[in-house]
Amino acid sequence: MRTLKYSRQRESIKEFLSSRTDHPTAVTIYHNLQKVYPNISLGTVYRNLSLLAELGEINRISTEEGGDRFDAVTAPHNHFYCRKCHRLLDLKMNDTAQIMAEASANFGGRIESCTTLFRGVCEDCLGEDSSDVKSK
Amino acid sequence: MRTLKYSRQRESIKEFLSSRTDHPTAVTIYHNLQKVYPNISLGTVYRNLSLLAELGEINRISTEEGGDRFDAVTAPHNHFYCRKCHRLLDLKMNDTAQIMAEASANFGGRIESCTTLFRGVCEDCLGEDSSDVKSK
DNA sequence: TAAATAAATAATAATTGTTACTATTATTAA
DNA sequence: TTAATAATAGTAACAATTATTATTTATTTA
Repeated sequence: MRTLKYSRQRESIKEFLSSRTDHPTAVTIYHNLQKVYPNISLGTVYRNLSLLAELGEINRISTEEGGDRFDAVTAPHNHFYCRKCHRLLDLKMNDTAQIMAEASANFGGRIESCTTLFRGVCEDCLGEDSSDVKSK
Repeated sequence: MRTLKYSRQRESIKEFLSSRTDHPTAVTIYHNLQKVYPNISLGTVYRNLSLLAELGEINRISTEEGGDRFDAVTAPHNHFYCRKCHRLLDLKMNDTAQIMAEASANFGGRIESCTTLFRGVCEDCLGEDSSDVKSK
């Protein structure tokens, strides 16, 4: 069995993620850590992000465009993806704990976190009816 | 403004997706359409999948590994991603409609579909405690 | 119905996000 | 403090996706 050894880079990645409420990409994390470790490697960032995600210490969020995003595990949260402008917005819900409970009822595994991805057209894009593609 | 023109390839992609209950990748769709159009291009599949997703006729599902997956828009459904074995399992829930309603309450845009991604450790992996990585 | 227009295609090249490799450095256990 | 081994930086390789281009096909207009 492989045992973990301490690495200050890995600690910094965790620490950086905990300080952010958004969902940075690996490259964003890389750029920020370069301020502390000028010659840190992007591979190191990717390797540690995967490792931390596997350990359940952070979440990996796959988005519909661009690269994966990461955050420190906190509360379940929800996203709205607009199929027009491709933005990923946060979406507040009152009753998220209930979703977890509901899901656990029919499931043998351990549910640790959840993210609901809503899809559709955002408020801004509903306003403009100038679509770039028109279906007849 | 760009107007759509009919394409039999695009129709077939939609039709194929409607016939499946799983979530095929672009490459799977490509291989299946090759039976009908022996020299269809993978680029054509990707282009039409993106277009159909933009029109809201199909869903693009980003997974934590491998490529994106697609399905015809039907009912909301839910996935469980195991951080040990990396499988993407389907997860049945009784009360999905309520999630949509709850979310719409605080949101100005139009919600068309949703997928909840649960994360954790699946039943099989909970059984084995032989983790490949051990944290101290 | 035929010619003009413009979108869609197949084939291929290029790009992007991520992982694998290798020689060196850092951490830990004895 | 030395031996064992994990982690690193730097770089090459990889897979999924997108862009490019010349050609074909669908639609519009005469």
